[in-house]
Amino acid sequence: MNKKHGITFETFLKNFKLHVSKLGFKNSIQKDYILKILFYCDEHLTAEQIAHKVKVEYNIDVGIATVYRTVKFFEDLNLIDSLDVGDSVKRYELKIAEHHDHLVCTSCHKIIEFTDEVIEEKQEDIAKENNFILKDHAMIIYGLCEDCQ
Amino acid sequence: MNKKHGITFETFLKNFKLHVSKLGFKNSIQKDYILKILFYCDEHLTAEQIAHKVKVEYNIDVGIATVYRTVKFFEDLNLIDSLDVGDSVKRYELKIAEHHDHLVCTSCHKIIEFTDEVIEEKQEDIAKENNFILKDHAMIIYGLCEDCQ
DNA sequence: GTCTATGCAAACTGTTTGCAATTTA
DNA sequence: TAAATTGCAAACAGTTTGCATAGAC
Repeated sequence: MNKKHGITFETFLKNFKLHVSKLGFKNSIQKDYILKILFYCDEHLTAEQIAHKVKVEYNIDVGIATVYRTVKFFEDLNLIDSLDVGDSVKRYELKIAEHHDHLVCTSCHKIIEFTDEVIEEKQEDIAKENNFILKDHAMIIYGLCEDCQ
Repeated sequence: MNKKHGITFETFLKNFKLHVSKLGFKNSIQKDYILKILFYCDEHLTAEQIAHKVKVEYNIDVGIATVYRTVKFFEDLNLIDSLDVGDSVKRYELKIAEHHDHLVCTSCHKIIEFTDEVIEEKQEDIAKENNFILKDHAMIIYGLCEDCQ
């Protein structure tokens, strides 16, 4: 069984489709395959990359406008996160893994994920101190990776 | 004396102009006034906002291309930081204050700055653990501010 | 059959670039 | 006067939108 994130894609897709129906929207193979790419991909993909991968890996044509619309649709459903690493291109990733932050190499643009309990807790404190209701956060550390030093 | 950041703008400008000369570049009133706007402004300004403020507050016309070029020039000099809060518009701010992070209201887009020692330290650790040479970081906490809850 | 989703191309936004004219040193 | 800077307009990249067609329910 091709499990990831502790669930098979088939199960995940079934739940997703049901959810879409219940909300009164319609399913499509485009949505399915964009979701599939995001499910199996470990990287943070741009809209162009998603369209390209759907074509190359599953031989399905998806217009770039559809990718943007679908990605926004997923975002509204709170299914994905979008991330701007500083180069003004949005990258997307599924939210089913646990929350993590990013370490970005300013030379080769490699992205490494990390989680830190202390930072997670501190954020709660900071939000509280400023009377904010915490919704989300993004932390990006910029540096030079081993290979680029 | 109109001091800010523990220094008058006149002194700051004089140092800046000297630095520019020493590097072999040329000074201009455009650079001066863009710097002045950034010096006195507490917010994080977009290129358009900078051009607008230079016009309104000092009645100096600056082409938008010049703002972008100047802002990049300042960035190369390590004088300013650029920040993308998630809406794909770059905002700029002078770096003379101590490093800080941002708390952004997802409803009214208010930006609150904060500093946290624990987080600063933790970042060093994380960079080290991943064999990164830390260069910079950006942390944005998203939430709902008091007024928008 | 109705209503949503898609694909295309055109529009749009923020940013960059080429070039001639201007300003600085 | 030589070199950097400016302003304009055109170019550009990523993203969004209008509209006619195709597909889902």
